[in-house]
Amino acid sequence: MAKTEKPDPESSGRFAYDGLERVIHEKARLGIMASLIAHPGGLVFNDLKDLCSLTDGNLSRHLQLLQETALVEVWKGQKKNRPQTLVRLTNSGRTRFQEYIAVLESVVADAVKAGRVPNPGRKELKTT
Amino acid sequence: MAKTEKPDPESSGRFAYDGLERVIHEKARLGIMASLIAHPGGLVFNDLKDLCSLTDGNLSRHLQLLQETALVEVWKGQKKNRPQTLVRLTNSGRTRFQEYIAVLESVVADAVKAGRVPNPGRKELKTT
DNA sequence: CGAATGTACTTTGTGATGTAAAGCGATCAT
DNA sequence: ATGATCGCTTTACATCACAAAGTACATTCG
Repeated sequence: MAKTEKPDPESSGRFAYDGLERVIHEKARLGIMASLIAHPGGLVFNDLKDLCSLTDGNLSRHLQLLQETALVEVWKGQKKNRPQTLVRLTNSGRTRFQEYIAVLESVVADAVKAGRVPNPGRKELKTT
Repeated sequence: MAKTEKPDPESSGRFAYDGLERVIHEKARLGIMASLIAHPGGLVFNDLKDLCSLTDGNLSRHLQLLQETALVEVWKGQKKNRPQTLVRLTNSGRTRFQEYIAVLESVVADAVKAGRVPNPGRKELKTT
């Protein structure tokens, strides 16, 4: 059977990447999400801050947003008489992140495929 | 000076993903770059618009930025007495995009690895 | 001929948001 | 007690993505 794995490379919206959810796609939050999926038990504020090289205010703000969109859950606790904030992925957060990652994989696939082929189906174009 | 390549999943900045160049990382522009690397001969304004599902103004603005940062080059021409804009990746644009993609691959790798392992070295934490 | 329509973009305005700086409350050291 | 430190939050600003309106040229219609 003639396989049509990449059916129509010219189809409308082919490179729109709709699945790239804005909340997750942002660099800083992408790092946060990646950190958290790598640490199923959760991470405390300062560890997260270091892992993602973020400032306090920055992390705080992003966590707020991730919380509002139900991607992460935040637990306030104490450690040695100091406040301690624990952050974990929610279940839906994990799912949505994995969906996002699936789209990222397709982006990478597109780019790698294209990058390897030197001259695939080049169009004639007059560039006066 | 044994330099640990990545045996330490806890190293500072491990999930900072510095290589995610902001200009490229934006969803719309990521689509544009992907479209362009898949079309080495370049694409005209309207094709690009369709492929990325962008509005005119939107695309125009993003192209401006991509041009300013030397990621793409823009050629003004005519087709049937109509203006026609051709967009192509510059050489450095291609290179920088591929570098960006390499980082994306590591993001995906991190996420996939973490997502597959059900319970890797879970930490004990009291979540009062 | 001149108005109207259509194409191919550009420019402008604005609301959202990422980031740095300052603030705040609690604890610890002296 | 008071100054320093920790662990965040809040605020203020500057940037930027997006949509709507605008520009320029060409073709069509009356």
